[in-house]
This record gives sequence, structure tokens and C-alpha cells, in this order.
Amino acid sequence: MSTIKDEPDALMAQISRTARHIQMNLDKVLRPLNLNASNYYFILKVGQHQGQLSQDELYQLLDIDASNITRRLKQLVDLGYVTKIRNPDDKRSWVVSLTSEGQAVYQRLVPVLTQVSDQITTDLTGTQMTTLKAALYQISERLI
Amino acid sequence: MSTIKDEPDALMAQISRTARHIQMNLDKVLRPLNLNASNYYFILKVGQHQGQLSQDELYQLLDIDASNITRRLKQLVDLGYVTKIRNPDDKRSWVVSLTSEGQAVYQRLVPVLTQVSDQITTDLTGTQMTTLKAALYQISERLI
DNA sequence: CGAATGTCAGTTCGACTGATATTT
DNA sequence: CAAATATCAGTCCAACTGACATTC
Repeated sequence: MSTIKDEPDALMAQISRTARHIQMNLDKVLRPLNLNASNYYFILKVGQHQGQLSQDELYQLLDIDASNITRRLKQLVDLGYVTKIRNPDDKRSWVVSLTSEGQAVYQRLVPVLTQVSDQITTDLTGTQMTTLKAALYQISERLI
Repeated sequence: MSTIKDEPDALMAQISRTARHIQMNLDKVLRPLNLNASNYYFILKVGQHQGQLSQDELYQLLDIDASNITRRLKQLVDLGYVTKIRNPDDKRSWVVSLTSEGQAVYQRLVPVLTQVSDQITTDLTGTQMTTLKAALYQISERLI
């Protein structure tokens, strides 16, 4: 069931449904990397800012509650993908980095995400993509 | 943070983020009805099929895991909004109905949802809305 | 017996609240 | 010392999975 019905919550329900499908799909394709839809983005973000990110900066980037960042990162530390080192300049914070294994996973992660993204957007024209992104952005803005 | 970055997961992340924002917003506006983003749609669907729906039919309509339907419905039964009666023709299943209180809530629910939906789409043109719905539908289809 | 319907227990994730350590 | 910042721990709600019971 993925059709949009003529109901007052039709658009909202469709967005939520699509998000759930995306999450399930990501969980599946990320399993070989020992990642899931709820922690891959740390590898992605830290991989792009190697050795520069604090948890607060991840919070700014990801829009996820700070307490959850602590917990997801711990998973990745336990997996051996990520290290946390106290920031010597501000001992309240940590510097988050990828281990060599984490960097290897990062290299494998990017093409996997690209492939999924390409797969779900093959039916869309460039114009549709642009409109979709803009519309979602505006909806999010309205909800903040 | 709701901007789309130039990343392989940009679109997927934006959809998930928008869905989370929608959920939080619905939780807030539905609180006066003692409903939330995870149970209002039972009131909506049962309200439209008064006294006709089994849980399996709800499953078909809502695309939500069957075990969760049991729990959400129990919340609504405990609230006094919904009743479950064994289907005499097939004693494995239940007939789900609204109580009179549930029907009153249904009447209040529709305008609340309409208002939220209007609010988040005020910035969108008709063309954008059409494209958005079609694009989300196609993405969902690609993920089934 | 196999299929269908629904229930329940276990686990995970994200939000909220409040506490703690450090810095300003 | 008080306020702000960064992180962490406890709790709650909702999601998914898999096992189970009942009925057809």
C-alpha cells in the first residue's frame, strides 16, 4: 500500500511511509557493512571532516537529539569504526575520528548510498528531483 | 538544520527528517484529542468504514506492521474511542468500531489534520504538490 | 495439515528530562 | 560565582522481528 488517498493526512502519511521504506531498505543494504539506517550517517559525516568533528557539530549537521548521538557513536566505537579523543582545547568535548577500519567502511559506504539513491530516483526527471527537494525543504521549514 | 547537502544520501535524509518533523508536529497538535501521530489514523480509517473493519483490513490500508496494530488499537480501546468485537463469521478476527466518543473525536480530528496539512503546504504551488506526491509515490514503489 | 488472523515478548531507535563536567 | 556549553544517563513511546495460539 503506497497510493495516496484522498484524505486530509494524505501527504503526511505518504512522507512517513516513504521514510519507513527508506529506512528498511537502508537497514538491508548496510548490513554487510555492519551499519544500519541509524548510524551510517556518522561514518559519512566524520569521513568528510576527518578528525575535526565534535559531537555538538554532528548534532548541528544531523538534527538528531544530542543524547542519541552519544549512543549511536558508542555503537560505532564498539564496532571499531570510530574513536573519541578528548579535545585538549576544550575538555567538555570530544574529537571524533574514523579508525583505519572506519575509513575503509567509509569508502565502501559512499557507493552503496549512491546506488540506493540512484535506484529510488531512476523514475524521476531532473525537474521532479529539484521540485521534490525544494518542497520537502519548505515543509520541514514550516514545522520547525 | 533542514537544508539538503550535496551528499549521496541527501534526498533520503531529507525525507526521513521531514517525516520526523511531521511526527513531532502531529504529536503536539493531536495531544488535545488524546491522540498522537501513531494512532490517529485508526480513528480516521475506522471513522470512514464504521463497523466494517478487521485488523487485517487496517493492515492493508495502513501498511503498518500487524503487531503494532494490536498495540495502537489497544491504546484506543483503553481511551474509550474504539471497540473490538469478535467477528461471528470468522472468530479469528475482530470487528473494529468507534464508540460514540470515538465518533466525536473523529469529527474533531479531520479539521485538525486539514489545518496541519494546509499549514505545511502553504508555500507550495499546485504543481509542486502534484510533483511531490507523484515523486514520493514512485520512490515508495521502487522500495517495495 | 497448511494458511490466515491476531497476540505477545524482545530489541532498537529517537525524543525529552535532568544531571555532570568544563569553560567563560 | 553564575551562565553557557558539551555530553551523558534514565525513561518513555513507537517501530520491527519472530514466536505462538486460535481458527478456518
